[in-house]
Amino acid sequence: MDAIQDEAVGKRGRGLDRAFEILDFLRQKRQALKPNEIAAQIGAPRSSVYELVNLLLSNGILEFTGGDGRVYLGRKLYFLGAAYENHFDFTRECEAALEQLADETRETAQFCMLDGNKYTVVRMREGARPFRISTDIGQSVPIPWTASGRLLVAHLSDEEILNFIPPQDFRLPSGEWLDPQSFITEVRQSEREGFFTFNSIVDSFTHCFAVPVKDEEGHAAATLCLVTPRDDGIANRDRYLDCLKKAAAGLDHAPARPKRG
Amino acid sequence: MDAIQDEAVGKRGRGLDRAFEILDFLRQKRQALKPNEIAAQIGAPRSSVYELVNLLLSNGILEFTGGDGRVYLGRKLYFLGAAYENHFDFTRECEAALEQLADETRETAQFCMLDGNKYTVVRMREGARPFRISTDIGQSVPIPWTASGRLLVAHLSDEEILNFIPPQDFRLPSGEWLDPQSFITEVRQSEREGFFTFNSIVDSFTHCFAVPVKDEEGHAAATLCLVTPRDDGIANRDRYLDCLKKAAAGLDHAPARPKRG
DNA sequence: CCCAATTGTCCAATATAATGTACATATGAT
DNA sequence: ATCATATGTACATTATATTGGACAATTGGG
Repeated sequence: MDAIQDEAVGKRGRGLDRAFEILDFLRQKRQALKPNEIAAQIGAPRSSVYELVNLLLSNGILEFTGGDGRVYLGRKLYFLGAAYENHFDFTRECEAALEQLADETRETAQFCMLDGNKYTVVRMREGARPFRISTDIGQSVPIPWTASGRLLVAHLSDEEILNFIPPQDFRLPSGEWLDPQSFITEVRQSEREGFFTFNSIVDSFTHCFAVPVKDEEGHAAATLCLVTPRDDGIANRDRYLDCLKKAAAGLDHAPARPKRG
Repeated sequence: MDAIQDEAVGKRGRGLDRAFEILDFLRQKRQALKPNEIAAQIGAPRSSVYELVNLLLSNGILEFTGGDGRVYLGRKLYFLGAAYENHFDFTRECEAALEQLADETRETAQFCMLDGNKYTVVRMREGARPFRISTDIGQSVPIPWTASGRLLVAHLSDEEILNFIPPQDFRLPSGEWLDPQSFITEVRQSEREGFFTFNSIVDSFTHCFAVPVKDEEGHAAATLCLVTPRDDGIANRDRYLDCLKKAAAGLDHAPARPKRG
């Protein structure tokens, strides 16, 4: 692995940052872990992790679950997340849009956003086909791997994009490298056209459609996507794009609009 | 000992605790605030709050919103909360139960839990009546003020209950004091009967129904409630209780059951 | 039985984070 | 113009949080 030595040795981590590193790690793993395991896997001092885990437990940010002293994300985080969701009131409209898409296309429909400098699926409706294509919700995925990724960085300048996306994220699961300049070209193309579609570059059997959901500044605050079998996607391309654009139009400006003025 | 000393002067706050104090405060306020305002209102040093706010901003835990440098809970919290919700997969069933209750009763239906030592409404469906009764979601309310509160502490011993609930929470909005022993009696009664109903003690026109949603240890992990006009509630008491019990039965064991073993 | 790995607790040392204070800027009232 | 208030930044000081390492307790081989 080419994980560059982050810091000169001897430097101390900041408690707060480490705490959120722990939370993010648990989210990634999607399972309860022992403090010891956490320490080992994120490469932090054991004593620090124990200290932080205990602090977070007493705040309700973490909870014991799964037995053997394993901990996972806690109820307090759920409450805080619900408050965010409530403030930027997009959930209701979002679910409705996914519902509509699922009805009209029978394909897997997703609502996606950036999580820091990664792409993540926030909500999903699985398709009604015999063989469903689905993704894990909440997993962090390199931006260049996804159709939505093009749209989500389109408001940045070329230089900002390259600074924003970690260089190693241009390495595809196959091991091949995606040329950053080609990626930028696709970003600009998606910006002009108002959508992006392609045969997925992370597998060999899906076709992906993505359209932006705009905030009031005109940036892509999120995307709506369809993930389809390749032949279906290509056969229904125009209709699917229409469905997506229609659904996204209903969401535009919603994600960033506070509920009460 | 009754929580007096806590802070001998000159004691420093811990960054992590202060950080979550800020987050909780923003959740309570339900609006974006300037760092300066936060510092003033939670009584923390301005420089510390600025430092922490900047750290939290750079982690995506807070976000600029509302202009003028105001900050509010950030997207990262939403993701973490979604991971919790996904792990303890109760949301789907919960929404379905509320839907069902709303259909059957036309009254306001709520899903409630403890947030630390307070009561909070997690999800709600407003009733279909001309005059709707509703509550703010996510607000922290003293446990003794609510019907659900009786059920949510029923797994504790008398002594544990009195230690758990802050003494001042027995003071009702009217200024009257609720006798802790009467409260305990009602807790034990609710435990025996498997529900609690009363004319709300925080207003003069509602009747409240609450039934427990049990986790696998048999404790009330949450409650389902109906909030109704007094005459409706009393007239339909038996039917409403049946609806609640039926809905809760469908949820039992769900809240604490991880999705994947 | 012995050894190694895993897990958790405890504690002293010191790098640094939290804080008080001073400073800079803008706004609005008088 | 002057003063008061609100807001954000910069920095030195020192109380303390982070950390390495010692010390159990437990487990599972071999």
